[in-house]
Amino acid sequence: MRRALQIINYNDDTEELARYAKALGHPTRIEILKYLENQSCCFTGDLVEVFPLAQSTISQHLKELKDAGLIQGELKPPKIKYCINQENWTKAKLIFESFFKKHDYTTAYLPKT
Amino acid sequence: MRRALQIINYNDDTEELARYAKALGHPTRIEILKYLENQSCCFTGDLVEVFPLAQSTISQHLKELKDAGLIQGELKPPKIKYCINQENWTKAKLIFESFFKKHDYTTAYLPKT
DNA sequence: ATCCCTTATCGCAAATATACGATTGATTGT
DNA sequence: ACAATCAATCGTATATTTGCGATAAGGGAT
Repeated sequence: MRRALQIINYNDDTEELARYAKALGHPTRIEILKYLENQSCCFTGDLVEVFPLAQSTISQHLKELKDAGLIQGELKPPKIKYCINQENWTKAKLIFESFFKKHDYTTAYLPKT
Repeated sequence: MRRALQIINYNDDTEELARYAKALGHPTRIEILKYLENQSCCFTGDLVEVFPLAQSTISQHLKELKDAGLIQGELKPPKIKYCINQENWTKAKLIFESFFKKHDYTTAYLPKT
């Protein structure tokens, strides 16, 4: 994405929240995660059968979820088993929680900036 | 965004979550919301002073937040007062909560599909 | 080494997103 | 009616995203 002429340095929490949110910002990726939540894990091929999308497209969405840290792949030759990345999942959960909580309890909000 | 040749109809919850997440998927918009949380409300001009971005850029981000339903504008001539849209904010909060909760309590997950 | 299965990556096209400056539009006050 | 103020929109440039088909890459089995 194009950056402002003057580079803006947001604090880490903001960047992290935006990164997770961006990864969740597509219905297909939400559905993939919901699928993973139910199955606990799955293979790329499973998703290709579930979604009317090309294999390369599914792979791309998985890559984005992986890059965001929300899922992780495990080699199970000849397939790859994808699972939710528990650690980051919890992290994301907490970041979203704290973000939304702030408005309820303003006094609990301690901004970094 | 380009759609698949075969149109995919995701369920409403998925679309809504993705819509909120997409709106949150940019650090500037996160910061705007944090600012709104602290100030409870603000004018566009306030933000233009806070962020090193052009007025048109700020306005565009506000539009996206408004389109997503997260904020609302109120005419306070000659300015426009922006506040968080309480109703949708709560809605978003709950949708995110339920999305992240699912993995903790699988049995509580009742998928529509 | 070769083949097979599975998934990732490449190359391309089209749509969206992000940013800016300039202009328009709306409203208040003179 | 006119000017001033503030925010939205337009036009433009560039970057990113989304999707596809085709190809490459990795690993096991023959």
